This record gives sequence, C-alpha cells and structure tokens, in this order.
Amino acid sequence: MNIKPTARLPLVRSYDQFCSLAKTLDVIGERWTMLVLRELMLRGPSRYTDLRDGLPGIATNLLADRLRDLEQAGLVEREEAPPPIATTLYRLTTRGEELRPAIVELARWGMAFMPEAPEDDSFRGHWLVFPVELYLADQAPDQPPVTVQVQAGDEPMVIETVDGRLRTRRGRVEHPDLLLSGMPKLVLGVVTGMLAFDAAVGRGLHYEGDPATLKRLQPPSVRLKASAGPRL
Amino acid sequence: MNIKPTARLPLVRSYDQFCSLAKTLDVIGERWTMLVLRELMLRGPSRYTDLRDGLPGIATNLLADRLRDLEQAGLVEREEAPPPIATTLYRLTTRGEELRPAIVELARWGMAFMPEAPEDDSFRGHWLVFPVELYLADQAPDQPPVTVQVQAGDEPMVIETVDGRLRTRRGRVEHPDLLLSGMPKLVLGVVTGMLAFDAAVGRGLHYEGDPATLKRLQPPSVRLKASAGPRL
DNA sequence: CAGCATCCGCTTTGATACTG
DNA sequence: CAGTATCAAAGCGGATGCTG
Repeated sequence: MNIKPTARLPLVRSYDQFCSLAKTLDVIGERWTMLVLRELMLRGPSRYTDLRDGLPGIATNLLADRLRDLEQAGLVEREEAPPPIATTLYRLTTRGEELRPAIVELARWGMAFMPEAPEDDSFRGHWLVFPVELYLADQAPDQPPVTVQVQAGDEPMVIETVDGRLRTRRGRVEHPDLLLSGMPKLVLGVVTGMLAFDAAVGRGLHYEGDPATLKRLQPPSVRLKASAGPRL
Repeated sequence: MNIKPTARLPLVRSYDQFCSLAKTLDVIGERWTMLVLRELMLRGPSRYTDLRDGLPGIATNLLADRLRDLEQAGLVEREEAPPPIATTLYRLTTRGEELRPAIVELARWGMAFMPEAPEDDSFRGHWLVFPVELYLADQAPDQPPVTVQVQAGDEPMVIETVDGRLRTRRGRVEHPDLLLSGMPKLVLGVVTGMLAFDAAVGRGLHYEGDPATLKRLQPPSVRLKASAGPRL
C-alpha cells in the first residue's frame, strides 16, 4: 500500500491580526527562530552543522523545520556550494538582513540581564559580536589601528579597527595590542565597560598587553557605566 | 535544557545561553507575550477585559498567564484602582517601556506584509498608533494644528498635531480637517502613503474634508512610496 | 560525517466552561 | 469583570534512524 506521505503542510500558526507586529511574529515569532537569525547575522553564510553548534540546546529536527520555514518566508536562502566546500550553505536574504536593527534592539534590551546570568549558561565566542556593535566604536580613527584578541569560550575572536570602523571576527592575530581571556562574563564586562578592568582582573580575568587599548574603543558615556552601572 | 522554577509552580523555559538576545527571548519570547506588550504600549494602563478585547484570538487563561509572567519579570505592574474605577489596571513599568524601540522596529519590518494581509484579519482601531509613529510627523509645526478623524474598525481614532508632535488617541473630534472611513487596509494605506489617495477612494475609501491634510503629516520620502511602493 | 526525518513522552496552547 | 478549571490538540525536546 503506497500512500503518499502527506508533505508536511507549512501550516504556520498565524495571529490573524491586521497589525504589522503580529505579521512579524507570524514569521519569526516561534521558538528558536530569532536565534537562528542571530546565528546567520553573526556568522554569515553557515553550514547546517555550524548553525547547530551555535544553537546549543536546539533539537536537530527543529533546526531543520525553522530553516525550511525561514526559506519559505523568504528570509533565508540555501546555496549548494560547489567543491571544495561541497555542502549546503544557509544565508540571509536581503529581507532577512533587514531584520538586523530589530534584533539588535532586542539584544540591547537584554544586556541588562547579563550580569545576573547563571554561570553555567552555554557560550560561543561569536556571540560577542552584538555587544561589540552596541557598545564599542573607534574613538580615534586617526591613530594606528589596534587589535584585541579575545578568548572567552571555545572560539578565539579578534576585535580590530578597520578604516575607523570596528570588525569582530573569529580567529587569531599575531601580536594583539591587548589579549583578554577568562570567563565570558568577565570578558563581556570589560569589553562593554559594565565591569571595571581592575575588578575583572581581581575576579580572574587574564590579560596581556595594554589595557588602555579598550579606552580607544569605548565611548565616554560607556566608560561612565563601569563605575555606576550594575556589576557583572 | 534546564527548567527553572520561578515563584510558585509556573515554569519558565530558558534557552540557557549567555547571549543578551536569548535573555530577552527568555522573558518576552513566548507566544502572545509581545502582543500583550503592544496592547499596553498602545493603550496605556488597561483593564483585563480591554486587553482581551485588544488581543482577538487569545485564550483567557493565556492572557492571565502572560500577565503573571510579565509582572514577575518586572515589565508589568498591577494597580488596584480605587473607586470610581474600582478595578485592577495593568501598566508597563519603566523596564517594560524600554522595550518600545525594539517592538517598534519589529513592527516596522512587518509593515511590508500589510498590503497582502487577508481581508478577514481582525482589527482594532488603536493598532494604527504604531504606523502613525512610524510614517507620520508634522511637516509644518508653524501652521495651525490639524486633526484627522479615522474610522477603520470598531473604535474611532483621532490623529492630531500637538505642539509640533503627533498624537493618536481613541475618540472623536468635532470638526476634523479630514475624516477617513473604510476598510482598515485602505485607511492604513492612505495614512502611511503606501496607497495613493485616489486609488483608495476608487476602492471604497470614504472621506470628508481636505485630503491635503495628509500631506501636512507625511514626510516627502513617504509620499514617494505612494506611487512606487507595493499596492495595498 | 552532514543533513535531515521519524518516533515518543512531555509541555504548551486553544477553546470552552465555570466561578467569585 | 476578572479571572480559574478542564481537556484535547499542537508543539517541543531528546533519541534514534536513514541516506548520500
């Protein structure tokens, strides 16, 4: 008996409200969906396995479901990369990339929770990209470029000035002006300025090089928060 | 994935990721939660029944759950209003109000879906407040104030200039400079400039008064979209 | 191994009924 | 008016199976 297996209907649940927020949530409101978008925004075009690694806790079938839904909605497109990659890459479309301001605003609001986050939360180094976008900017574009090597979780990350702008990428650099390593909460704290450098060192942050490199990257208003804001 | 007990028995599912977006979604990522916040942002302090009316489709137990969770998270507080109101009011705390930029950005992104929304979507007049915030501004604050009476769904709404700023509120005004009434999609279309006024009239929009009143409120860049943008 | 699909126990949601 | 109670259905999380 050969009954056609009913192809999973894309029966996405809708709020059925004539409201643009409701329409947005119809598309990206399900569990895990915005975190999938985060991964694609932070990592760029990614393989399935890398996405799964960047989403600790997700069930693999859910990741497949979300990618299919996002593709159907036009936010994600798959690219069959030719050899030597020879794998499927998932990338944001223009429409998906247009969600970045909204996602960044949500991430900004959530920064207030970071100081009180449990110590056993999972962490990936590239999650530092949003905080860097939110809290850092090159304050002296005329000076020679600087690089900060960060080792917080699994992946080493580099924060570097490029043409007066900041770039955060995975990898290592030969002779960074400053190297930071330690628990994610300490590294995030000193990078954002929410935690004073001395206090972080006292709590176990390791560093090499010139701590003043951070001041080059932190706007004055941010540095103020190190003393007044919540303690990481 | 851990399940954390909050106060009594309600369990809040957490992503357990040291990422501020994940922390945000731990708090407001469940189904209906952001729409509850929308209602509180658009209507101000509200009674339970009014919230339920502004959230067509929500189950009453879910509304109660969400309000409890939001209160616990510190985004919403309840106020026992004394007579003559003699009821409990729900209102956003400062922390909850700080989510407005993020919610507005999500709503902005979703505007692109409005032209193709089903005709039988539910609608409430005060849902026009976000679009007005996003698309309109007083272009001639020196001129005498203007008022637009809008009748799109159940509740009549007024858009009025106040000290060079725009205010949208429920209610009626005596002699508006312009009165618009008709299907939500048509009214939204002409208000945002996504739909040319003549086209809207041709499709059933009713109006009284001076259509040029809208130009007073629409930035030039918005008016351009009326001819080039997608048709509502 | 990458990239899913399937199965199963559990949780959340949705619709309705009911109560102070 | 402002919720709680109940229960079926859908969604989720975890494990495992299949295919190139």
